[in-house]
Amino acid sequence: MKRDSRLSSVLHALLHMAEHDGPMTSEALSKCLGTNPVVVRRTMGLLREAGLVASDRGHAGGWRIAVDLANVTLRQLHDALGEPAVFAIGNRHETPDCLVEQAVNAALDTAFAEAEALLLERFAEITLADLAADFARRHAARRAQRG
Amino acid sequence: MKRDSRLSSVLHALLHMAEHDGPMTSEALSKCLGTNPVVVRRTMGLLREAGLVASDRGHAGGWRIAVDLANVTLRQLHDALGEPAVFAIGNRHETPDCLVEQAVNAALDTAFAEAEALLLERFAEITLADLAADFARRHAARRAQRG
DNA sequence: GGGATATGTAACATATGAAGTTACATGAAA
DNA sequence: TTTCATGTAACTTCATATGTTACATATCCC
Ligand code: FES
Ligand code: FES
Repeated sequence: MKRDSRLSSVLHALLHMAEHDGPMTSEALSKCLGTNPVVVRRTMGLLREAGLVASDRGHAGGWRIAVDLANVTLRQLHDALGEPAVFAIGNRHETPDCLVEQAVNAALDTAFAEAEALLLERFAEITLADLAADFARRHAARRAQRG
Repeated sequence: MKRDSRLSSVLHALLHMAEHDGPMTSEALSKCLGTNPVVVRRTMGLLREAGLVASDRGHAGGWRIAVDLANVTLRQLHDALGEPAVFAIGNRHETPDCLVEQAVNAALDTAFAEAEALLLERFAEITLADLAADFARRHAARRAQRG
């Protein structure tokens, strides 16, 4: 299965935007992420629908963060992306007639639901500001190491 | 992403085998699972390597369970299948140079690791005997419902 | 106004990987 | 020695995340 890396991508993009003065174009972000401008627009468009970023066309246009970094959690970003499926493992059929399969599905579903709940809980605890701070810490550490 | 449904499949197969006297052929299991005999062999072969099932060729051959149902957990089955990736979501690059991406990855990896640990913990708590009992319960319930 | 620049979006192409399929070798039982 | 079953390689199919092309639309600057 090919993994959905959009959450990772938008986080990278958002932190980049946070460090940057003024709006950033899809072109600039795509170069940064090593992808394509249209992919950036497609993904960032979902964040715009959620009100997390804003975009402007034309000269001096591009993408800007529309909210306070401290008020945006990874959970909100996950939701903005359409709550994509978390697991690469799943049941063969969702609503089987076979009682054996029903018993199997029930057991697996419970375990998956608990794990997903924990994941989303952790996501809800992490804000963009936390990540920005972590980045600043790493940045300082690298500078110290070099000099 | 296409989900890996092998765990669900082998559970279905194993419970079926548990209810059945004597070995079951790949052909019979594949009809039950709605798949192909070769897929069954391929998947069950992994369980055989882990010592959970045994296979015999020729007349009256097929697959049999090689261990006590109460001693096999979902975790063991997951491991036998090669510990496939649990998540459909992941980082863009695993070991990026960019410090922003490193900060992002670190945060996501921690959350994913915790969720995976919980999932595997739950898997380790559930035995095939538990599932067989749950099946029996559902079976009785259906019979009661029917009169 | 008109050219330049940026997003918005549809349509199509590519890449990856799970699952399915075909073909044939190997081995065991009758 | 025929039949039935697994073992396995090679190939095909299918789903889908991502990448790409093309063009419409909106905005800014001159
Ligand atoms: S911050 Fe731009 S490449 Fe990572
Ligand atoms: S037990 Fe055989 S079809 Fe489910």
